[in-house]
Amino acid sequence: MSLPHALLGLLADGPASGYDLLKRFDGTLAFVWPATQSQLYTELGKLDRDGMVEVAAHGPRGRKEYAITDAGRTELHRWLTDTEPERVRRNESTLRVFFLGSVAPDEARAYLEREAELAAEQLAVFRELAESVEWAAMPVWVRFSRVALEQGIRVTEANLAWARWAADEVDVITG
Amino acid sequence: MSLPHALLGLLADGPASGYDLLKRFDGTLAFVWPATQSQLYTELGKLDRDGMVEVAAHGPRGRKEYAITDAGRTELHRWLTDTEPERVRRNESTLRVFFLGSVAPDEARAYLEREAELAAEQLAVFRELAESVEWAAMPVWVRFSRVALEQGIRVTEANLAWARWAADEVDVITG
DNA sequence: AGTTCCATGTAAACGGTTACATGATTTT
DNA sequence: AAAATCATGTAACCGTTTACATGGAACT
Repeated sequence: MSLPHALLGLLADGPASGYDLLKRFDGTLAFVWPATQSQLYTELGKLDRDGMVEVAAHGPRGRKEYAITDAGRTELHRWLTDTEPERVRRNESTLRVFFLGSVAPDEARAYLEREAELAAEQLAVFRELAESVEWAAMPVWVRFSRVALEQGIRVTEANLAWARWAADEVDVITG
Repeated sequence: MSLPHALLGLLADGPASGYDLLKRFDGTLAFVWPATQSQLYTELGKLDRDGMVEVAAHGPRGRKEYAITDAGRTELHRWLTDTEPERVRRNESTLRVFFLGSVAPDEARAYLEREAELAAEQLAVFRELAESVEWAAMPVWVRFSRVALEQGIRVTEANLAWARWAADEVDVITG
């Protein structure tokens, strides 16, 4: 149940509408916590009822600009310092690896080679992003998103190296 | 919706009861795809109704031993070769990194240091597992679980190195 | 006789996804 | 005038989690 806190986290940096938040989600947070438009508006309504955010301004086309409240800031702080993140990572790609013995060796190898290919593409996207921004000039919250991006880069590098190794390992296992 | 296929994957290696499958889940697959007892029994019922598995034997205490059917094997193969895994990885630990600018520098550093500590513990568990089994003597499906474990090791190593770097980076950012 | 383990199931609630629905404003 | 963009909301469905419920068999 991280979505409400993710929204509080974004609003901590300044007021925004549901529409604004959706766009900010799609760019960065979606890599680690996707959210749909539907979910987002529903959650903003709940946060409003709970006093975590408030409608600070009404704009054209029914636009509602939300601002975080003191209670919301307190809750965000509590979440970040007093609670433990859920560490289970559902990973369908890796789940499949357990069952690669059920298919022919060349099919298993093909699967792992495709994983390697996709990891390489992902890595290129991350690296491009890392190089296309002048992070040092950015506000603090953007610089922390660079820290998160660095994790994406390092983990994807490890994943790429693993997938290449694993593709070769198929021959070792199936002899 | 990987659970049914995970069950088919386990049953492809031999018949088992819901209880057996639950234990095998908890040991290994749970790292990448956790499932509860409740969910597992419900899903086995569905797979049975859909003709993917069948009750091969009845044991004591109402034990039902399920076996994969030909239709189930076909579906497992289709899943592994003709469909793409869902690649979105929800990751609450990393989500929080985006918002570390909302807390004091020492709180941000504490968060990342704890991440490093946990990664180190996780890594020790994985390495112990890797060294405590004679993989070469094991059946094919077990040797593929060693391949999955290798991913856990490599990704956790990358994560550990990242978390240590990130903890230092807090001072650079908030300097 | 009591405890532990084996073994299966149902029901309620929750979070997330997909689909539907509407309409105002701005740009071309 | 038409198309694109801004903007919000609801409803149905599905997968997952938590809690409840039951009882037989083996071990001490």
